[in-house]
Amino acid sequence: MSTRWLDDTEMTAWLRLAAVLELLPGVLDSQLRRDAELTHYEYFVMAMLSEAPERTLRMTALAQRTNATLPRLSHVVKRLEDRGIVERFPCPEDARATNARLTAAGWKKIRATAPGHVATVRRHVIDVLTREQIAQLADITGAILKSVDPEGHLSELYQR
Amino acid sequence: MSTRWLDDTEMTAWLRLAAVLELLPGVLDSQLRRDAELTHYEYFVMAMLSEAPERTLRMTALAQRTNATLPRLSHVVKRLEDRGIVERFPCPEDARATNARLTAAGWKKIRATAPGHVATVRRHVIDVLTREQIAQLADITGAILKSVDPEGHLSELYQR
DNA sequence: CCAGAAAAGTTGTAGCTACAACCTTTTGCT
DNA sequence: AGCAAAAGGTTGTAGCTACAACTTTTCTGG
Repeated sequence: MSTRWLDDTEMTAWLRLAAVLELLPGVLDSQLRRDAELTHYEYFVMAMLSEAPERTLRMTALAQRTNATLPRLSHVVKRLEDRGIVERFPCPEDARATNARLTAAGWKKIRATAPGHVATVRRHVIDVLTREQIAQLADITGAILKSVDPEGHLSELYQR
Repeated sequence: MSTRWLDDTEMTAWLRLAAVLELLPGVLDSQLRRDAELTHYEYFVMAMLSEAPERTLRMTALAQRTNATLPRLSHVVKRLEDRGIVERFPCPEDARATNARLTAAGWKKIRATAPGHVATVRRHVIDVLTREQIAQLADITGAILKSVDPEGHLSELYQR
């Protein structure tokens, strides 16, 4: 099992991707933290809830859509609940399950926060790329996700 | 300043990139943690040192090459020093500065660890893409880095 | 129909990162 | 020269995430 090292092109691509992995989350977090006292993950949780029917999702479904483990989500939702942004209630159909719902205050907050966040995403990602590159990025990240998430939790994100 | 929302293509690309941002670091960390008791960032610090002359770099230079803040690097290097992987010593030319050098044990460790790490990068990133996509990825991440790192610390990463 | 396995969450804790505060040395101005 | 500002690092702490342990409910095979 001799190692296949990376050639120059591969190394450049990987080093840059690793740099993006390191730097981009911090950029997103700072803007949201400064303007709304939210982390990017918290924002993402709110965004997923805001698009769900009744603005409600079961914890497991929410964890999958936000690419997180259940323990992590549980902690985050508890903090959001303390701040009045979401509320939790037992699921009627399954006594094991918990539903999380975006409150009216949470809905108001994400509506107020979304423009600034989208502007940040545009400034650092979307608007620095051509239309063609945006399509390429979707394909590339789609391929990576398939290998990183073999159970296919994100299947809806794979297809165009 | 009315918000320009993301259209379908843009949203797909962004959601997938956000998922990669969330999932890929964990994949890299688990493999390194399991096989070498290292985080990906620690590995990266060692890798940058191993390629430097004398396997030595000033803390500031090392922080820039690893895309991290100085406080973060300082904490990490201290832990690596406690483990005998790097050593620190004052810089002769500038009494403010500190040099970090990879020890013999550190050199041995990264040589033993590199194959497994490269295999992971290949499996989840490089080998799931075509040659063309790898070049596209380098361009795309290069463009993002320019906007994320305006001071140009990573300038050597921008050019092919 | 019931014992064991799986599923759904929660909680506790260790460890890492961000941020701020601080110290020391060097640089720049006048 | 001399003093303020900038550069280079370190340290302390709060907050978030990963991992493991645990509880409760549901599913499944015999």
